[in-house]
Amino acid sequence: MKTMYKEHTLTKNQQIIFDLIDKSPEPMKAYSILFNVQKKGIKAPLQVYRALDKLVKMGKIHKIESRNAFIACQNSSCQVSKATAFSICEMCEKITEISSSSLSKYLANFKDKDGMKYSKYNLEFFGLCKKCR
Amino acid sequence: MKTMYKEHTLTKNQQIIFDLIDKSPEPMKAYSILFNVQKKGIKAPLQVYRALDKLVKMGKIHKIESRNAFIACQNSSCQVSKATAFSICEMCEKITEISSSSLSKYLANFKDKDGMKYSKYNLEFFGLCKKCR
DNA sequence: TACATAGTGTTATATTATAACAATTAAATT
DNA sequence: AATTTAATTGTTATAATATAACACTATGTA
Ligand SMILES: [Zn+2]
Ligand SMILES: [Zn+2]
Ligand SMILES: [Zn+2]
Ligand SMILES: [Zn+2]
Repeated sequence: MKTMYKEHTLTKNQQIIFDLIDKSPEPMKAYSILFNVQKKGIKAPLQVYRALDKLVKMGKIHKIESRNAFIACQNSSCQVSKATAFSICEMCEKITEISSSSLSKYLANFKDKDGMKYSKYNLEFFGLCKKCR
Repeated sequence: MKTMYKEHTLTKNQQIIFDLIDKSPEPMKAYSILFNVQKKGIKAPLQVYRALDKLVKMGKIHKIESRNAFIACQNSSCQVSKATAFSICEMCEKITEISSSSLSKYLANFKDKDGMKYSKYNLEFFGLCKKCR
């Protein structure tokens, strides 16, 4: 019989930081997060980075690697937290999570020349968004 | 009549830094590059970062965003310097540039839900390499 | 030559991220 | 409930990554 484990309930710091990122219209950087949560008692970078690490692992947020910024998952707690795709506007920096089953299928099934498959990936598309075209 | 512009000849600093990265068996980080070229007279981080910027723009090297590291283009001066794909071993950190025309075609033709196409992208696959499986 | 563009050298500083340690809280096992 | 195990927190210090600003030099173009 399988042991039951607790659901992923967020801890205090995790919840504070997730809420902030989740209601932000754009990805947030770690030190901007820090500045915004200082009034809630989170005073040190490490407290922020630790919460970010966990939230990323849970798939609640994703890191935009090319921007060192964090965005809440747009796919209602991404089942595919390990398989992320974003579009990034190079003009206004608008960043959107892409949710395309054909894309995720293609990438999950992609084999390199050694026949190797990868279930985990991060894809960042760059271009101009609708507004900026 | 079209004016002739000079070919992309590398400058002294660019050449020194490209040579170092090109002969490295693994991606190099900026400060490791700095350390290695100090005997050649390149003394400051900015000299390294400026050369890296230009080399990236030329497509001679690529940045592995999730690792903050730089690797020489494996595709004999990537025509597709704006469309890069890598596999990253999470055990030994072996990083390989993927050269797959079907992948690049698929991604270049991918349309998001607004019908938007992106000719520029960066894709990083994560998994275990042959050795580490 | 004159002008424009790109590259250099330098110092200082900004931004992003982790190490190390002690203490506390929450969860799982007995 | 008591034990013990794992996860989280708070804190200070420091490491690693990257850019600003300025004066100067080299190169390409007209
Ligand atoms: Zn997601
Ligand atoms: Zn835009
Ligand atoms: Zn390449
Ligand atoms: Zn490996």
